[in-house]
Amino acid sequence: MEEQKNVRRRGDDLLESLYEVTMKLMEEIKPTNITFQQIAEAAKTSRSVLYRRWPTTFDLLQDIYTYKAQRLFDGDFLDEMKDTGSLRGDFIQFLNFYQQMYKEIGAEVLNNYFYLRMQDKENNKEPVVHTAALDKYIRAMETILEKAQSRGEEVKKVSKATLMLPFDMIRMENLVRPDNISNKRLESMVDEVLLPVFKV
Amino acid sequence: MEEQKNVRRRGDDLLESLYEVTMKLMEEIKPTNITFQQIAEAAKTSRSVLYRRWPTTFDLLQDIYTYKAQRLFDGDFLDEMKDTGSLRGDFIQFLNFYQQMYKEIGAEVLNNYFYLRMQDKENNKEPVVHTAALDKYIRAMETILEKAQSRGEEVKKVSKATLMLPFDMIRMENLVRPDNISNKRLESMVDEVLLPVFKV
DNA sequence: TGCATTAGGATACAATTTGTATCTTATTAA
DNA sequence: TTAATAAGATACAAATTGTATCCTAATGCA
Repeated sequence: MEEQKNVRRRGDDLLESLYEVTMKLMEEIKPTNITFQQIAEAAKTSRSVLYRRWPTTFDLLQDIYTYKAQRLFDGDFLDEMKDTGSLRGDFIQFLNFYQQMYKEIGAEVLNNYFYLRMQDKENNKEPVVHTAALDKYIRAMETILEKAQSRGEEVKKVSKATLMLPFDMIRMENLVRPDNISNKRLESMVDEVLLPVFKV
Repeated sequence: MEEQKNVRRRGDDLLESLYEVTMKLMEEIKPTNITFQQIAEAAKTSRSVLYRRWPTTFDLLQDIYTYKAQRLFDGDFLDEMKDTGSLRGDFIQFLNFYQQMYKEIGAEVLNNYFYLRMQDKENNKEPVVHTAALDKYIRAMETILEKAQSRGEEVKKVSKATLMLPFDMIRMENLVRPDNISNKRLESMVDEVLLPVFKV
């Protein structure tokens, strides 16, 4: 017997509320063990609402993290990049932007997003968010390297996979050593890795 | 009404069977949606057996992937490393070993392992596997670099975090671009990244 | 303003799953 | 050989699932 549910919301309001409630529930209950029943109760809505949208909790989780990641990548933080006058400075700024991005939405969101995407590879859902973010990233990297060139700092020609190195490194740090990302660490990533790799 | 279950196994036999069955089930059913009922039936055993060991499916999954990762890192593949005569050759051999490791057990195992560890960070379980593997790795890297030194190939002094780069890169490749790891890619990782980073 | 459409919410129901408890019995170790 | 151990069967109430049907508030369009 489901009690009176009095809040009545529609569309995005409802959706965001469901996302929030689910995220909050996951602070106590592990994603593997969460149920639609619990979510419906906590969100003060009916299970029908959930089943109309998602066949299983897994699909709900996928949507949650895709939504969060989308908002993240849609941000225009890269537009705010300035020419710092040196490749080193540009790299540090670049890493700082991405690190900021991880901090704002939380490393867990991004890590979960990437993980759930991977679990679903057989379904081959369109990785819209992912590719959009990658395009943005690649363009930013190319700009940085071109500016260095025109500034007189000679730059190496690298493969596309290697061009992903800064992005990969930030991701790895947030996945494996999330508590350990200081400004000093970002600088050492630039001085010990990025500059030797990209600068002649 | 549970039907007659005739297979009777104990200890590790039983445990490994449960792991295998669960892994196999997960090829069809997402980890979030799997049930003890299904596992017990597929494994031809009783739910009691499962509940005695794990309170929830999440805990079972954690044990599965920890076990798999453990077996992986326990391997003595690093002992088989030869002196190839050059830092470049040693790096390529080194990456090849780790890549082999990922292939044998499957990249998904390690990815799941890291994911479940992340989800459990508040519990702060001892990351036994992780640190043991790291020690092994660090020692191998130091050996490689020392050999290069004594060979006359000058080597840079880097931070401990940067010393993780080869390991991180293999992990990242398997996480993000698992279908794309050719010998050629491994060589480009050495030529475009590792040598510029570690060699003077 | 009024009316049709849309979508949230309540309820019901059978089937499945959960968590726990109790009992039997094959296997192990002493 | 016997006692301890652990696997397996069964039962049961509570919770969850998946689906279907009905009601009604909000929306949009004429």
